[in-house]
Amino acid sequence: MSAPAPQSTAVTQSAGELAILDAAERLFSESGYDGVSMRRIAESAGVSKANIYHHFASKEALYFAIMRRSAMELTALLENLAEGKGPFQQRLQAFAGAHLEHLFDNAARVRLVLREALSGDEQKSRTLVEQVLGGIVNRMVAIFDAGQRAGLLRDDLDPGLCATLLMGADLFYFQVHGLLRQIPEAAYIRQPDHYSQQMTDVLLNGMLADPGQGRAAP
Amino acid sequence: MSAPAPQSTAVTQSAGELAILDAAERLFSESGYDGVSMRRIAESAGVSKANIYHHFASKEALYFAIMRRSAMELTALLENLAEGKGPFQQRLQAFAGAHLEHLFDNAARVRLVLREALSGDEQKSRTLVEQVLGGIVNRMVAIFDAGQRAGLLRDDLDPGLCATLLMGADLFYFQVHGLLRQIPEAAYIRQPDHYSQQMTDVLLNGMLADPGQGRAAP
DNA sequence: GTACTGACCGACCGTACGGTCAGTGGTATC
DNA sequence: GATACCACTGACCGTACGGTCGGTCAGTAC
Repeated sequence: MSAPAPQSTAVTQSAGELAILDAAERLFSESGYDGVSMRRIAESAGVSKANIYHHFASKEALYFAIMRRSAMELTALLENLAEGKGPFQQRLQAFAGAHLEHLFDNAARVRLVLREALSGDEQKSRTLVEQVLGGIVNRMVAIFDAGQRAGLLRDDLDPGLCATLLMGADLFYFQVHGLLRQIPEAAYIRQPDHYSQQMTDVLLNGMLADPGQGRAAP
Repeated sequence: MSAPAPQSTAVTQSAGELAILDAAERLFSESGYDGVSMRRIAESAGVSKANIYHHFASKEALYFAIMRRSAMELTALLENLAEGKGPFQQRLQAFAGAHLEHLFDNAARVRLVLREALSGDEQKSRTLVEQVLGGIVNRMVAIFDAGQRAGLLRDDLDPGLCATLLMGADLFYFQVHGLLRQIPEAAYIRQPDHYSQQMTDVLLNGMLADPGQGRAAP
């Protein structure tokens, strides 16, 4: 399942431009827009500051370019999430697990997009939802919808709520797993797959019309 | 278990100092540390920039003072969360609902503390966990623990995980409720109490040893 | 009246910011 | 050999930053 060779939008990119994009993506995701200076990006990328302005019109343009690239690559990654075999329960469990794994594998990218999405700016969040989150939510809603029609999902639940809860549990864990380590009572939740397994267990158990058949041992 | 009256550190505060603290809390919560200048804070508070330096040694000192105040007030607020009457299920439902309500009532404060907690700095997050989150998590873990000993909670679940999931669902909703409005499939989740009710319904249904008796109608 | 305090201000400092520009060196085209 | 193009640079610009300083002024204790 190899990616279909990057050939979109950017026709050709010099080594310098790629270095700029990579450095900026990392720095912006660590410190936010205001916390990063063009000088720092230039240093980190090993190019001159003026060179950045040769490739990008402004700091804002560079930021948007990175947001676009990050969102696209994130979307592509999440589009390819495995849904697993078997019906419903295993599909969801696999989906949630793969989703969480991809979040961690692309931490810088995710943090960047997440930071922007949560900034409070309505237009920004709308764009990002359309480009990144929307597709994933749609797929999960479709899975839940099918499950409900098949009588597997409680019929008093909204598929949208179920999708939000499952995705939210993954995203929340991604955000706070560094913090959870500080809470002794939650310290045991170290490995993402442990958490993912128990979390989906609880959620599915609460959502399914006839749960209990696939409960994981602790 | 009332709080011991706020008399610590700050003996007396002039009107100007309070205006500075209030303005800074609002601005920092909106734009983050690097996104706010001392000039903007001074303007917003209606004082001179030099006056800020009369009360606070530096920008960082002002920021810490606000973090401390916000964390303290947030802790005090959350300490007083009602747990509700009746056993377990209703207590948790009331607790989660009140928790979410307090998050929204103190949005600026919560955003500020949350931003800091999720910044990735290990020491910062440890301090905040100890000062703010720790107490709440402990109370919830205690509730779940008691429920498990009484045979109400599934005995294959960790009380810490349950507490994390319930608090996480609230915090996640607080973070993304502006974003959810952009997702058509989740657009129905407008009122926090609707969400809180359905969310706790699913979670409790998934966690309880013998669920179904308190299920809310859609 | 004098001495002192603390809240407060306008003007200023050095620095780092985002951004500009004339120019350089390599390479392909004619 | 001249031309054109392109990635790239060092030096520079105006501005806004965090922070400092000398000083004003009302209140108050003696």
